[in-house]
Amino acid sequence: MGNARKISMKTLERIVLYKRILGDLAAKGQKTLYSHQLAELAHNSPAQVRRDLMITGYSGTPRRGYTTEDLIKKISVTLNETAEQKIALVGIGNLGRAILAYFNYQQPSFSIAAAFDSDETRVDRVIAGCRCYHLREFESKVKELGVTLGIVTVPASSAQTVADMMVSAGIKAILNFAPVPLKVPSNVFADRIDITMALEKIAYLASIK
Amino acid sequence: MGNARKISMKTLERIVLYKRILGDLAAKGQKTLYSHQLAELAHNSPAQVRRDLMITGYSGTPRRGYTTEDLIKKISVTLNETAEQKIALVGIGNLGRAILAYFNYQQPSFSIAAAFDSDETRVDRVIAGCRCYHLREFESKVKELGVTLGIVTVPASSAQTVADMMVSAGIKAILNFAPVPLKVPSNVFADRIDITMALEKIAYLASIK
DNA sequence: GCCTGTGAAGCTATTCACAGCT
DNA sequence: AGCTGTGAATAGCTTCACAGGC
Repeated sequence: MGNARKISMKTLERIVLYKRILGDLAAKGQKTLYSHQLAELAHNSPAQVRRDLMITGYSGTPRRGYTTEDLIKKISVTLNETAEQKIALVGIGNLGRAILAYFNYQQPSFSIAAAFDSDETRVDRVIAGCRCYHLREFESKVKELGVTLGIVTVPASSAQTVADMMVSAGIKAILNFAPVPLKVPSNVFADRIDITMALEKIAYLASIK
Repeated sequence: MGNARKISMKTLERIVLYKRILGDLAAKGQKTLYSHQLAELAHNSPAQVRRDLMITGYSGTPRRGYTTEDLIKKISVTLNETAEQKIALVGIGNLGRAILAYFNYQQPSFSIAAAFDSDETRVDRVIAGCRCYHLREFESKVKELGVTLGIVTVPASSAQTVADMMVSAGIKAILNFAPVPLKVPSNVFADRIDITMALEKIAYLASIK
C-alpha cells in the first residue's frame, strides 16, 4: 500500500521522533517552528531536519518556518497512518505486563488488541484493559481482530516459535524483546529491542569516557 | 580508560551481539566457527563479520575459522569489560520492576546495584534482590556503591530531572526508556529505548509491505 | 579447497553552502 | 535578514574480490 517514496531506516526513525516532538509542541500551543528548533529538540542538525522533511513533501515557508499542525499531518500521511493497526502481544511475563500497562493507559495511537501466553495461569483475564488468551487461540483471534503487528515478550528459547506463529497468522511486522535475532521471511519485518545489549553498549561507552 | 581504537556505533552494536551469540554457542559446546556461520546467526554478511572483528585484533586461522572462547575473550577486552560496572535504576513502576526482574535472575554479567523512586510507597523494600531507596538518597548511594550506569524508567515529565541528578552524581552513561531525548553534557552518553517509536516504525514497515 | 584479512570500490548518509523566497 | 530546499561535497559504512595461509 504505497505512496512509498522509499524512506531509509534512519530517516524513518527520525521522522517518527519529529512527529512526537511536534505533537508535544502542538499540545503546548506552539503554532510554528524552524528547522533549527526541531533539530535542537531532536538532537541533530537543521540540515538533517530539512533533508528528512523533504520526503514528506511538506514545504515550510521561509521566514515563518513550519506550521506545527500541518507538518504533523503530512508526517502522518507519509507514515501511512490512515488505518489504525492492531497489535498482538505474546508473553505475559513481567515485561509483557509492563508494556500492556504502559500502552493501554497512555498511548492513544496504538492499541494492543489481545495478549497471549502458553501458561494457563496467565490467561482468561484482563490486564490494563487487554484480554489475555491461551496461545492456542492465537491464529483465530489474530484473524478475527485483524491484527497486523506482533510484540514478542517470551524467553529466548520460545521466541522463534512464536515468531513463526505470527508469520503464519499473517502478521506483517514484529517487535521482538527476546535476546535472539528472529528468522522471518522477507515480506515480514522484524525489529528487536534488546535491553542487555543496550546496556553492554552504554557500559562500553562509559568505559572510554 | 582506553585501548580504544575508535569503534563506530554500528560496529559496537554488532560486536555486542556477536559476543552473546558466541556465548550461547560456547555453552552448547561449540569450539570453533566460521565467519559465515556467525553471519548467519547475526543476520548479516561474512564480510561484515570479518570487518567487524578486525577491530578486536583477533585473528582466526584460515580453514579452522575462529575459536569460540578466544574470540569471546578478545571481544570482552575490546569492550573494556574488565571492571564490572554497577547500575542504578530510577523509576520503580511497571517497566522498572520488569527490568529488575529480568536482570537479577537471568543476567550474570550486569547487576543493578540499587533502585530509586520518589514515591514513598515504592521504597524501602527489595525487588528481585535489589534494594529500593527514596530518590533523595540517590547521590550518596551512587557514590557509596560506585555506580557508573543509570537506567531511567520514569515518566517523560521527570526524565530530564532524573538525568540531571545522574550526571551530577557522576554517572557516565544513561539508558533512557522515557519517550523524550535527554540533554546531557558531552562527557556523558545517553541512549534511548523508546517502545512507542519502535512500534510506529514497524507499523510503517508493515504498511508498505 | 576453503577459509581469513584487507585494499579498493560502491553505496548510503550527513553536512556544506548557496540560490530563492518573503 | 533570515529562513527554506536542494545540488554538490564529504564522510561513513558495506560489499567485493582477491592475495595469502593451512
